[in-house]
Amino acid sequence: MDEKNHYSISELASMLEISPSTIRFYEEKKLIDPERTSGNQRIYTRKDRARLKLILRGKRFGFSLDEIAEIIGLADVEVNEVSQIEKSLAYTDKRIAEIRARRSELDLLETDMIAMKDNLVKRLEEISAGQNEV
Amino acid sequence: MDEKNHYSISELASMLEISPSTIRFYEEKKLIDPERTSGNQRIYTRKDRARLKLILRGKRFGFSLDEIAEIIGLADVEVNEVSQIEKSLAYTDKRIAEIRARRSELDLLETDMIAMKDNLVKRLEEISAGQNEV
DNA sequence: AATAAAGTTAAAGTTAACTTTAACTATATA
DNA sequence: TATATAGTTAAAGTTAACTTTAACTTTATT
Repeated sequence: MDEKNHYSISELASMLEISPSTIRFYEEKKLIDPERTSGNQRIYTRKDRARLKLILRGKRFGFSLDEIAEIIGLADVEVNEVSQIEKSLAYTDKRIAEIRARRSELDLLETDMIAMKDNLVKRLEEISAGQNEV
Repeated sequence: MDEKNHYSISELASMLEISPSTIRFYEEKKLIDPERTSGNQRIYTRKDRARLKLILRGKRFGFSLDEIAEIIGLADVEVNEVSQIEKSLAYTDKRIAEIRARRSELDLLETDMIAMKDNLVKRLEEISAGQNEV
């Protein structure tokens, strides 16, 4: 039970290796909504930090901020309308399926990279073989 | 042994669900370099198509075109200098490690999405339970 | 209490990745 | 062979995702 529970914008920024203005930009885009101190400065909770990590993770997988906003929005649904929740549920299912598809794509990408590597290794071997023939 | 071996720009574009101008743009960025007909029109081989697929795949994983160019460049290295090949080899290893890191990130993303889903399911259950109490 | 460091907003600026446009050429079809 | 369809280049335009700037306020340090 160590670790802080609240962070200033620059603390959080350096933890996540992004700039404070990026964090403000995400707020402008409604991806986060931190509390404020009496003096109007932003305070971030662990939950805010988790959300930012999710945003950055989504980005690393090529999702746009708009898509990420949609995904995150699911956690925020205040609505208690069954139809709305069911709609969100269908959406999460679609996204989960997408993530699984990404995993097989990642396999393909890895295969391509390994093929490139093998190619380079082979080339090295050929060179040293040629060397011997001289 | 069916399937075509050569494609026009619009054929390839529709196969990959991108626009011809995107393909031309990638050429301008030196990511591909197709042959030309006598009348100067571009002809794409299966190899070109594979390369384009790799580009699109890289993009889906959040790589920039510059990074993709670097990765693709490895396949193009004409150089037979051992030191250069060794450098490229180190680079592929780094990228392969990165891909493996991405896989664990993908797991985290999936976990997050599943948590959201469970949350929605729970919410639905609460509503129908509440319903019964009325 | 003074001053430096960090935070605030609004607006303008930047860059990557395309897309559109315009003016022209090549190829396929009636 | 005419004409529609597809392709070509160069240049300008667009959008998402930030970054920078400027003028000001709050908080921390001496």
